[in-house]
Formats: sequence, structure tokens, C-alpha cells
Amino acid sequence: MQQIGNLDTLAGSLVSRVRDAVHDGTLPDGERVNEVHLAEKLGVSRTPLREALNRLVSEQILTLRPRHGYSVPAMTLAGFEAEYAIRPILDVAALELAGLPSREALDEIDRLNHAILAAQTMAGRIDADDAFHLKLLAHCPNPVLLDLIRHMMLRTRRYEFAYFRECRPFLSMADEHARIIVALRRGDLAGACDALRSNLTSGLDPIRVWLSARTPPSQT
Amino acid sequence: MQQIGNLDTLAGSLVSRVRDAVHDGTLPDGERVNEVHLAEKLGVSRTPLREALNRLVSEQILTLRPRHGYSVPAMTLAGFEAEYAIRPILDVAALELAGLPSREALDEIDRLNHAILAAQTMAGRIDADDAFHLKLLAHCPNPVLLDLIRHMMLRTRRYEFAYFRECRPFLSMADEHARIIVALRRGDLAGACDALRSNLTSGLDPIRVWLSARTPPSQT
DNA sequence: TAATTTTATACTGTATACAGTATGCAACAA
DNA sequence: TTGTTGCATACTGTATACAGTATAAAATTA
Repeated sequence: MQQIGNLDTLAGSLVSRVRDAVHDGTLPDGERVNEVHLAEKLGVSRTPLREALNRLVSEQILTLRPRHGYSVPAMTLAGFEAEYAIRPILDVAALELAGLPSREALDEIDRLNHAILAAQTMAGRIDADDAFHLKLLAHCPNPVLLDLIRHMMLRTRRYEFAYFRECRPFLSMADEHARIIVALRRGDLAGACDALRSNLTSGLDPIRVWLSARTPPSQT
Repeated sequence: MQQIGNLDTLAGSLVSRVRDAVHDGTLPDGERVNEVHLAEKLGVSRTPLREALNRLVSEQILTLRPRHGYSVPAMTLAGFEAEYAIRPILDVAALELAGLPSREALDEIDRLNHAILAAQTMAGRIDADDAFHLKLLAHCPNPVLLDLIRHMMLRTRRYEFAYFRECRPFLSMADEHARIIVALRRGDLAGACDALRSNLTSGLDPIRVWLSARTPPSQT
């Protein structure tokens, strides 16, 4: 949720490595995580790996059943809806607290929006999208709120990865972002909040469609 | 954030024990946590204790500096404001999603509100307050949102404990709750949201006053 | 005396070993 | 054949040992 990357210690770096493995599907959703095998594969002992797995449980990226082990929770439509419904709430509240950005900040936000289109890899595109949203809220005075948003970004990312892995990226994203920027440029904070809310809800309809068609993995 | 009490395993039970120690001040804020000493005191080995401490770091109840160890973050006015500002956002959104409670649910909510006054210990009073709020939102269809609220309850609890330890409990809480109930009884969801928001913001002014007077512990 | 280096101690990070529990397969009975 | 019981195996949970780093006090020098 917080010290999002602590590459200083071995356990800390494993958090990122395992999280990435969940995001890109190396650790498939719905399947259990074998500590011994994963530790061998990563070339570390079980202790720091378990430390990392534990933190990921608290991040809700893994689940833990006592004496059964860690699992990657299955991706479901219900789970997607519940997790993604948080962002509009938090982001809109943060934008209201942040207020209108300065002229320079707006230019930077605009630049980041164009960078989304320029990104080559899908990971790059998702990173760019997150960067856009974080810059949009950069002046929010509440660090806890921003942490929660970063947390939800990490939690939901695997859905986007999985979708883009099988389907074309939707580039309407940049248009929706542009609407936010336009509203901000004319000093219309409420309008920007509306545009942001719609970007964070209806903007994800393609993933909804894809998810409801997908056969969910058997939860072991 | 989630499996809030997992008493099944030793590490799981230590999460609760250590969290309680932070809440009631046994582990004072601003101070470091010595793994060896704490393990001896609790009669366990370092491994499950570290597992518990790690989860508490992800819960933001402890902080971790590499090769320096775990610490209880100092309680500050800024931290209090930032953490408590989340609840109005989440709770109001959840109440809007939950909609008007049934007649029976309202009676139960009312009962829980009276139970706050009846509680003898301060821990009991805080538990009762949390129970009231959770019942109020019980019909919210988004489990992630409810989890976040529970998470914030745990994160902020130590401020209430510390305040009540030195000051009288404020019982206006029950009156503020009553206003929420009255609004709900007359079918006024928006009014209930307003009353809830004010309960979760201005209702905490005594703690603000106390905190700004308190000399903060030296952050080691 | 004040500043700096040295040295000893304590604590964290990681690896490994062991114990107890879950899981799947085989043997057996109905 | 089908359901049940017992057993072997694999995996998780916990304890302990060791290595490396931070911390603080002592010693040394200016």
C-alpha cells in the first residue's frame, strides 16, 4: 500500500517481482503459489519470499488460507466491479481537494496524456495512464488518499494486463482524458470531476465485456 | 485490511496481539520495535512475529526502515487529519450505495447506538462505535469498499485510544448518530449522508485539540 | 575540550532444519 | 462399481543458526 518499491532488501525486491508475476500472468489467477518451487525459481530461500508473499496478501494481490498456502485470487466480473468502483470515489474526492492545477501543471498533464499514445508496450501504456492520473491529483494535500489510490492502481492492474494481452488496447482513453483537461482549462472543476468519474467507470466497459465472456479459472 | 483476525495460525494471532499493543500504547508511538525482546515477551520465535509485523506494515500500523527495523509511527495532527479525512469519503459513498435501511435494520442500528453509552471500557465504546457504523453500511453491495472502511477503522483507532486514555470520553457521539437515524427514518438519504459526514469530521474536534496541545514523541 | 576514529555490541536479514497438517492415491469393503 | 479408510508424500508453519550492518561507547588525536 505504501513503501511500494523497497528494492533495498531482498524481501522488498521480491514484492515487486512477485507482484509483476501476478500482473503479467506468470502466476496465473485462480492458482496456488508453491513456496518451494517459486523460491527455487527465483533463486532465494523461503524466508524472504514468504515475507514478500505476506505483504502481497495485505495488498490484496494474494490470498492466504491457513495451512493451505497462498493463491492468486481468480479474476471475476464481480471482483472487477467492486475494485474499480473505488477509484471514482477516491479520485474525484482527491481532485476536489487538489483544486484547479496551475497552467504549467496542466501542460505537464497534457504531455503525459500524449505519452500514453506514444507508449509501445502495454505495460508502458498502463504506467503512462497511472502517471497521468497521479499528476492530475498531484496537488491533493492528503497523502493517505493518494496512497490509497496508488494501492488500488496496483490491485486492479492485473485486469488491464489480462485484457490487453488478449484484446486490442482502447485508445479512447486519451480522448476521455482530453475532456478532463478541457474542463480544467476553462476553470470548471466540477465538470472535470464529472469527466474523471466517467473515465474511471464507463471507460472500462470493454474489459467488462471481455470478463463476462471469459470462462473463469477453477478456484483451487 | 482483510483477514482481519486469523487466529488460526500463530502469526495470525500475533497480528491482533501486536495491533492491540499499538492501540493501547503498550508499544508507544514514535518508538522502535525490538523483534527479539518482543518475541521473548510474547513467548514466540522471531519468524512468526516478523510475519505479523510485516502484515502490520502493509496495514500502515507500523513502518519499516531497511536494516533499522519496525517502528510505531508518531501520532501527529497532520497524520490524524489525513487519516480521518478518508472515512467521510468512504462512508458517505457506502451509505449512498447501501440506500435506506429496512425498518428492522434501523431498529438494530438504533440499538447499537444505545449500546455505545452502555459500554463500560473505552475499548468497548470504540468497538460499539465501529459496530454502529458498519451496521449502518451493512447493505452496501461493494465488499471492497467495506474492507477499506474496516481498514481505516483499525488504522485510526490508536488516536481514539490515546485520547480517551487521558481525557473524558465525549458522548455527543450518540447524539450525532441519532441525527443520522432520524434522517433515515424519514427516508432522507441525503440528509443522513450529511449527518454522517459531520459525525465523521467535526465530531472529532476534541481529539484535534488534544493532539495539537500534546508534545509529539521524538521520532527515532 | 572537541572532534574523529576505532571497536564492541546489538539487532536485522537470510538460510536452513524440523514438525505438523493437508492432499491425493491406493487398498479395501459394501 | 462406488464409497471409505489408511498411508505416503508434499507443503506449510515455526524455530533456530549465522552473517552482515547499524549503533553507541571508548579511545585517540588535534
